[in-house]
Amino acid sequence: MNAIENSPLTRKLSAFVVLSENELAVLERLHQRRKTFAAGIDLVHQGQSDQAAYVLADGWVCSYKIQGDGSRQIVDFQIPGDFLGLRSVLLHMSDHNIVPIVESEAAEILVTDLLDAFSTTPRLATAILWAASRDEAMVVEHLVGLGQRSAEARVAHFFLELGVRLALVGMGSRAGFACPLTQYHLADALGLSAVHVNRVLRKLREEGLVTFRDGHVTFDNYDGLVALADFEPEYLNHTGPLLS
Amino acid sequence: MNAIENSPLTRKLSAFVVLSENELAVLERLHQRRKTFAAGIDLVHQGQSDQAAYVLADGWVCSYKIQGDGSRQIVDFQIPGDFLGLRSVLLHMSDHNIVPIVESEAAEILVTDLLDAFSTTPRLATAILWAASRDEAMVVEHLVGLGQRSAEARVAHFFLELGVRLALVGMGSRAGFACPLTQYHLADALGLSAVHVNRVLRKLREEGLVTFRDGHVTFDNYDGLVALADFEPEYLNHTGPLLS
DNA sequence: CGGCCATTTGACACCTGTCAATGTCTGTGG
DNA sequence: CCACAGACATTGACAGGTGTCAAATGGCCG
Repeated sequence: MNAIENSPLTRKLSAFVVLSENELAVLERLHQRRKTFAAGIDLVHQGQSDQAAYVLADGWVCSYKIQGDGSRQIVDFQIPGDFLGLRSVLLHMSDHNIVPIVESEAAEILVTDLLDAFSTTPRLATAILWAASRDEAMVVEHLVGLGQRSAEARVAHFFLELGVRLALVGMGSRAGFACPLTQYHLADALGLSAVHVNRVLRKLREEGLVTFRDGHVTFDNYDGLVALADFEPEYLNHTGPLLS
Repeated sequence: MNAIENSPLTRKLSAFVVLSENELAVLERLHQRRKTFAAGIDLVHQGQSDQAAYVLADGWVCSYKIQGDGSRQIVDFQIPGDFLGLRSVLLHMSDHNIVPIVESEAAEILVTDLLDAFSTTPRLATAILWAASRDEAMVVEHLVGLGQRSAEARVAHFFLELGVRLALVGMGSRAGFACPLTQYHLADALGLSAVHVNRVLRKLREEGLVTFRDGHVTFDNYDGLVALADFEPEYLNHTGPLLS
């Protein structure tokens, strides 16, 4: 088994479609052009035009929008195997910022390569379309959480979703996962204050549901957490699209 | 000027790209197969597979998700010229519900017709991609509002965004627009209780900013409302994508 | 050692939700 | 024509979830 077969993107896409040797080779070609990005330095910012798209190979990244009053809303986190800026590259304009949370590695994707890959390996195109649609479904679910869930349920749901996503690329399980986020990241993503996030984390810990400490999330009572969060992961596990 | 040149979809797409006679004809072909849908009866529901896509020709529709506890989050409203279920049809599975708010007319779109249109008129494909991306940007902006804005700013922002969208298809202006929504719709969309929506509406009215009454939104002080909502409509007015 | 960042905790305020009641309008049926 | 029901809008009282302010603690790194 060579390296590419273990790449996060390959693992993710393989979860819903079996990829041929040829398709794996095309994926490998997309993974050339590795670049390293330092934590905290914007990779893309609002209004920037004509930037590239990437596949995250290693690290954690988040996309966010800044309001006029300075407050920040994190729209989504990206983990290895996720695309960065795919939509922006089609529009030649980004409407949000992207910043690495820890030092990260990403492979730059040329639009021409991507379009070539699409035309030569339609099943791969379908797989990537599926991944993009899953990302959109996650944004919608995030929106639902902000609109309808209590602070406790939001935090619980957040950890559960992240856990499933990480498990898909071999970085987590029902036991837990490593997580480099700060409580401020959670606050900005979940529409809460950092102080309140801290209170909620304490409550969840004391209730024996989940522990987030020292960069590690531990599921102490997975089923209980699922019940509290009303977590229904169908939107992450579509059995796959069938474009044609 | 024939009918199709005045259709909402045509008006919307024409806002950022000039369409040729041939492209207008293709659009017209997509507009065949008109169907009428009664208010309140789900057009698509969560988990349903293999349904069609539509272009809304007349009426108001909303897409929403229902939580386990019965609460409803409206993700987006669709107005004439908007697509319904475009993503679902690619995934062959819907992860949300779609329901007409008033009796509405929509033209069913066959996937084959759409793909044909894409291959024969690439500029039209680009235009439709742009429209889809704008929809996504609106969902992100909605998410930001739920996470960061106060109840008052949310309501203000909502009316302003809707106003711009409606103006694009000739159904509104800076003076106001006709709006068949109830305060319950606003509540479910903005993550507020209906009672609180009522309080906020009263405040905005008393402050001379905006009036929502008897199915009509009136902007009493447009600039003041923009300031209150921190409304930055760039995400609605991308100068257009340039795919290739 | 001395900052700096993240976390933690307490006190307090207030925005928003919940509950309840009333008002208004429309359509329906007697 | 009137009585009634139902949907939507409005208002008040009250509770509680969450934000804000402030301070203390602890870990890490220059």
